[in-house]
Amino acid sequence: MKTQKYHHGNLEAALLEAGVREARISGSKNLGVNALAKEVSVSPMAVYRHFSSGEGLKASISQQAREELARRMIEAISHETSVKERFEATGRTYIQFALNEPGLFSVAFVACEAPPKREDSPSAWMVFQDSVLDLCNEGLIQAAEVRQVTDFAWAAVHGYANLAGGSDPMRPKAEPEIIEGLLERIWFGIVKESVEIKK
Amino acid sequence: MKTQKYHHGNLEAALLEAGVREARISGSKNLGVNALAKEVSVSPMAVYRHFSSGEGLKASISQQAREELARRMIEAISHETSVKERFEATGRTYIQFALNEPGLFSVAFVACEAPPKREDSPSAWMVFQDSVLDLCNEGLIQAAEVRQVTDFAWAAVHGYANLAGGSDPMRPKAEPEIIEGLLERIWFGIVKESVEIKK
DNA sequence: CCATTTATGTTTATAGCATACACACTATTC
DNA sequence: GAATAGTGTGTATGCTATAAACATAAATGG
Repeated sequence: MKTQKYHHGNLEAALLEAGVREARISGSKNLGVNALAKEVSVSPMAVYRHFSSGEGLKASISQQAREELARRMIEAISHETSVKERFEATGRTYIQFALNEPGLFSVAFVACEAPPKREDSPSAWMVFQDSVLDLCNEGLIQAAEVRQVTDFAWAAVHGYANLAGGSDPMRPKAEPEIIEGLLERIWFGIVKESVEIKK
Repeated sequence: MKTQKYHHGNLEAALLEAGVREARISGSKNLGVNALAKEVSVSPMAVYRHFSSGEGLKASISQQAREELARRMIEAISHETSVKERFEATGRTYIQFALNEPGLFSVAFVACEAPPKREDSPSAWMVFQDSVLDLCNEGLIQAAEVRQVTDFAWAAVHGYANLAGGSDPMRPKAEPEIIEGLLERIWFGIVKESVEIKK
């Protein structure tokens, strides 16, 4: 029985796991090299065998958080059928992630410098854009509008998530009907031209 | 001619000035106690006579940045006449502040813990809400909608400003017509009910 | 006008952080 | 089995924030 070969065998995964656990609890506060090294019972310098710097470690944890969000969004749209419902589910999930996992959310978006773009990993933005492309396929918006619509809706959802999940006394209330109202307003901002034609 | 009575006489203002200057150049990177103390040619410990901690200093610089934004918004609406134009001018100014002063903007919103709420100081949120109240006074929206509309528009503008001013490769393009498109979509999200009635 | 008090700044010391360098041990591979 | 690559430890350095003691300038009050 080997107690621990080379400690865990792969520190990298252990550090990321510990980092995500800490982020969930207290955001980016305890994601330093020393703190995480101690968390997995290893000397601080061991971290540098797997990450080029403390910033690099934080960036990878941030990436983990972003992938977690993307996974939840993918999960959420899998339960919806209509393109509008699927679109709204992405936004709703994004906002709920910010509210239910404020630590992870802040690490995912505010506390990182340069995310280490990996093409194969799930990306919330891609999921979101796909749902906009579906709107286009259904003829609800025009192909030329896709980018504009994505930017607009993403901005509104991201902004709301940031504000509602923050600590500002003037932050929007995070009640379900408020969120649904927001999604409805976003919807009107998206289909505005069809509304204009109808009137 | 007194060279420097007690150094500058009031360090607090000098530190805030230096902090805002640094924030403009490089965001929250060089806002540490030591760096700013050196910037104004004073020993690090002198800072603590005016701010309870390094975080407190950063929070005050952040407040300065927010006031600067509020001032620009107030300036901008003073040139507009119609309520719609005034409303849109607040959003446009907010976004342009994020694009033209990325360092100040990030310090204003992402890099602070607990802003030291001062009621008398100009607040971007108040300016924004006032412009929404004007929409209400003109009958463009209903009184019961004010909060919802403020939250929605603020979220969209804040989110767009954050994203466009950030470094994400998927960030929205910051071209004038894109921004105007965004403001137009926000407008449709705001007046949605009147549009519905019309059709 | 001098003396006491208050405001402001300096020096020194401590503790925590990231991280470079040298060493040690383990696993792999030839 | 020995060379080598991969992983982890220990120690040292320089940075940061900030506490404690001290120093001096300004204000105040007899």
